[in-house]
Amino acid sequence: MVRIEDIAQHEGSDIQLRGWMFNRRGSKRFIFMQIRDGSGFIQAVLNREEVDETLFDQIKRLPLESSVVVTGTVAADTRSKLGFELHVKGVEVVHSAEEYPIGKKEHGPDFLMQHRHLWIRSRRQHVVLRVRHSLVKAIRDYFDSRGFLLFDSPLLTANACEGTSTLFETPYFGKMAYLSQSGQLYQEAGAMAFGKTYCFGPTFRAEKSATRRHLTEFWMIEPEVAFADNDDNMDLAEDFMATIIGEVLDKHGDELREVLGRDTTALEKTAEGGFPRISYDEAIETLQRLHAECEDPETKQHLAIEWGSDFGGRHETELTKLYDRPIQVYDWPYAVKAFYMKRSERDPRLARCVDMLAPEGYGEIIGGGQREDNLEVREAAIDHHQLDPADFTWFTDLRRYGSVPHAGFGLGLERTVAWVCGLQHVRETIPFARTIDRLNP
RNA sequence: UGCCCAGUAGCUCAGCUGGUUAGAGCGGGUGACUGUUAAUCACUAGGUCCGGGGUUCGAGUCCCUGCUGGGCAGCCA
Repeated sequence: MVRIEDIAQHEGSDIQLRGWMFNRRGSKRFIFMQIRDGSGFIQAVLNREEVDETLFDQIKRLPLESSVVVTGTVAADTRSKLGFELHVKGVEVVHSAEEYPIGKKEHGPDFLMQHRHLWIRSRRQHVVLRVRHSLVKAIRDYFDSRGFLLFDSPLLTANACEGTSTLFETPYFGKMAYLSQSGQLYQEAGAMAFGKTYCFGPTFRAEKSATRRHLTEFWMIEPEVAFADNDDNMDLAEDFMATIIGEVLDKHGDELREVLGRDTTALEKTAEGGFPRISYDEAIETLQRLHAECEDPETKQHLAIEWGSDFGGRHETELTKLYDRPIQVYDWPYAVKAFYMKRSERDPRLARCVDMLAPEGYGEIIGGGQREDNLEVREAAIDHHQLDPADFTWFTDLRRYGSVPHAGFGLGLERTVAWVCGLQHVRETIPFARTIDRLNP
């Protein structure tokens, strides 16, 4: 049994393919079956003079997405994008499909999401989900080959780690448990035990955010490094991003350009590294200048910003437009960042943390920083964020027994896939997206 | 959660300031076509105009309300 991706090795031989007929064209003499087997797409040609007449008539009427076993000869053909097609000798219909709901013309997003279990069969979705796969592999390879230990954080937790975000609750043997919104705190314990760790798993946010950048269930990669400050952290984040984007480009550059119509220039720049690093102070100055120069009243209104505020989507977009690759904005106001961030010793108004902003308007793809390693500052922060210290005794313990400077970051997988593929919405970057109003399919 | 937009054939949509039997393309069916690339061409079937209430001689069209979806903002990855 041959897979379409290996077809080149079988030129001239008779083979069998198993798959689905996703489209069909034809004339009196020919039927062109478009076959998908999961590894690729190929055209199988039936010539009326070369196959049984009953078979020809059966295939002429075969509904789209019927499953088939096709026997034939592999032939090189310049008219095929793949370079090869199959000259059919026989077809066994495994299942004759009912009328397929997804047509060849455009569909609306709701219809496609309702039929996500079928939509994933399409060519574009194949590219997107394969990019996701390759990105995951590149990410794991990156850390695995640099001395990081995979250290899974729990998904069920007793406490919120960022205070403000809304958590999913679930009954837990007479108590309440929460679905994890970040594996980060546990990575700090991991880094104190193993030096360099990472986790890669699903994360849950019950925020009522219904935008193109939000899912209630999404995947995050979170490395954590002992004996590292925020500058080391930025070095790591940059090398990491350049490396994984480079690997995905090597594997999928052609598909991205041809199937998705993606202009890969910014991705190529990203793979070179050399990401500009901009302090929050500089970024605010730039944004205030952009605001002053802005002539579009709607943009201008959203660009207004004072020192001390977090960025909105428009700030990220306008700031990143000035660069041809991701940028790292560092040293944010302490007040707007999570309680575990390291308070700057140079300037106590600041936290030693960093956001990496993707170019082309895709916004934040990495958030991270150095962690507070001082016990007293840590306890004060827990108190200030009105968190229950009892939930965090294990966490503060890490500052009692050999505390060291340490840093790490979190990468949002879906936002990264959306950026790489140039998609409008993260819901296409995961097999079955979970959003505020979609739990099915 | 706030603001804006939409819901008409299986799908994507048109349907003007309210007016008689609601249209197109795709998909389905039937047929034609010597290699097609979202194939093309002809014919054909297919509708509780999202639900509820209201205004009117008359509502797909106007008003109220509910539901569903989309976009933006906030929050974030």
